[in-house]
Amino acid sequence: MSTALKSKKNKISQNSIARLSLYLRELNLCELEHKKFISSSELARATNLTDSQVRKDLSLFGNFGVSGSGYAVGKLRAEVKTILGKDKPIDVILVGVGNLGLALLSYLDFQREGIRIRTAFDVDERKVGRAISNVQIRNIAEVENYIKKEKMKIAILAIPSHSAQQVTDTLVKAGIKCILNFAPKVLKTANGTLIRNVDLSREFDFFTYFIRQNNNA
Amino acid sequence: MSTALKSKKNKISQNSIARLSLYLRELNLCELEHKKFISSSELARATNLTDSQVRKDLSLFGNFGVSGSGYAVGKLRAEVKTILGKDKPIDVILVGVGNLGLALLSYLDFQREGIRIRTAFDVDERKVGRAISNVQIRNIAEVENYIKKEKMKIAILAIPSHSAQQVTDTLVKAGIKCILNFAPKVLKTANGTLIRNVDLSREFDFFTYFIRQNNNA
DNA sequence: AATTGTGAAATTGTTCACAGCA
DNA sequence: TGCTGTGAACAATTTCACAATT
Repeated sequence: MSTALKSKKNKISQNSIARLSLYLRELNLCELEHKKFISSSELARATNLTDSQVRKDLSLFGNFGVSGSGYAVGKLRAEVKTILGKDKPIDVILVGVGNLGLALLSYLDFQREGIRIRTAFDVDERKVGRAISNVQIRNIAEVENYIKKEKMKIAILAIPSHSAQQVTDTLVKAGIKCILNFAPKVLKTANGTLIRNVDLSREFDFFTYFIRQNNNA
Repeated sequence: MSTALKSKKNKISQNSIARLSLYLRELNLCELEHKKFISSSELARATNLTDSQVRKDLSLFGNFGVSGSGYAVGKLRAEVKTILGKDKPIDVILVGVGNLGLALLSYLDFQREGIRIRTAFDVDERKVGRAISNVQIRNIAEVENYIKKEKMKIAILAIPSHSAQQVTDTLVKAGIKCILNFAPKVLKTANGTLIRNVDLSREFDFFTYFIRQNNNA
């Protein structure tokens, strides 16, 4: 196995994965520019991190570097892609076709990253049956069957808070393992489900706190 | 000063602020239900955290609790609102009125949270002059003057990666201190600027890694 | 009796610094 | 010589556990 985890007790954190994802983005740029090697400090500069952080992260997954030269772009890129599971397209469903859902349906970066919104669901009968950016909108009542039949594992949740928990329960029961949640609501699920929250209003709380701090400083 | 920082060397991390923001959301619900007191363990349950975490976080900012009873909802809510700077409306500008920018202009949760998009900017002449959800779209060329004149401190950046760094430089030069960045790009700024990234494609990297892990487990 | 606030302990994450390799 | 990989040092964060308080 080429991306064999080294048998040490170093823990792979979600932060390491987040950073790998940044490294991959930089490696993609290097590939475009036909750059053959990149050092940990170059990777660090591109990602606003430190060189030792880069080396630690990469060393969790293997010995990818070449002493004296750095990392071979092509090889490292392939390894990181495999680690992150980006060597194949990623199939997801979208639940909720409001303003945000609509925007996500035409979000070009998803295609670029191999993320395919296979179908969408909504409660609004006027939307059901239509297609946006070639994605069919179905009745939410069909979501459970669809997930089971198509073995979907990932869902984007872009619905109002008040129904978020109930819909989550349905999705998880049907087999969804990962949810990207846009509702401003803490979702409860059993272990074995991964939830990532995109909580736009909350982001501004950092800002207002930060600005107030600096004004009083 | 009611929210006086206690003079201890305990550090207030961005994570504490993120959690305060969750507590506030729960406190808002309590207020609606006319609940008078809430304990650290109730707050913990609502936010998927631990009771000691809740107490530690709150104790960074003051002694808000009452031994034996918990926290007075009304008082704590007011304190946390002040800490987070949510006692006044928050004025922001939007840069980039593509699909995502459009969705943000009609995102109702912003209004609910007191976040006001004061105006928007785009390069596309066909959009300039129009108004969406009562927000005027202006030519990007005017952004620097607008920021200076209106003393804007917070910007939402919803433009393509390739121009993200250049536009960021302009915004920061004009006086912007906080940027909510939707471009899949690591932005470089001098210290004193706070950048928060909403990186939608990257969220899926967690998912595919997680799914692969569980399949091999 | 119940619950806070908080030092101390445990855990997790980051940086340092350098041996070893190409 | 230049750069990786990594143990050890350091720093930050979380959890524990209990005295103090109402």
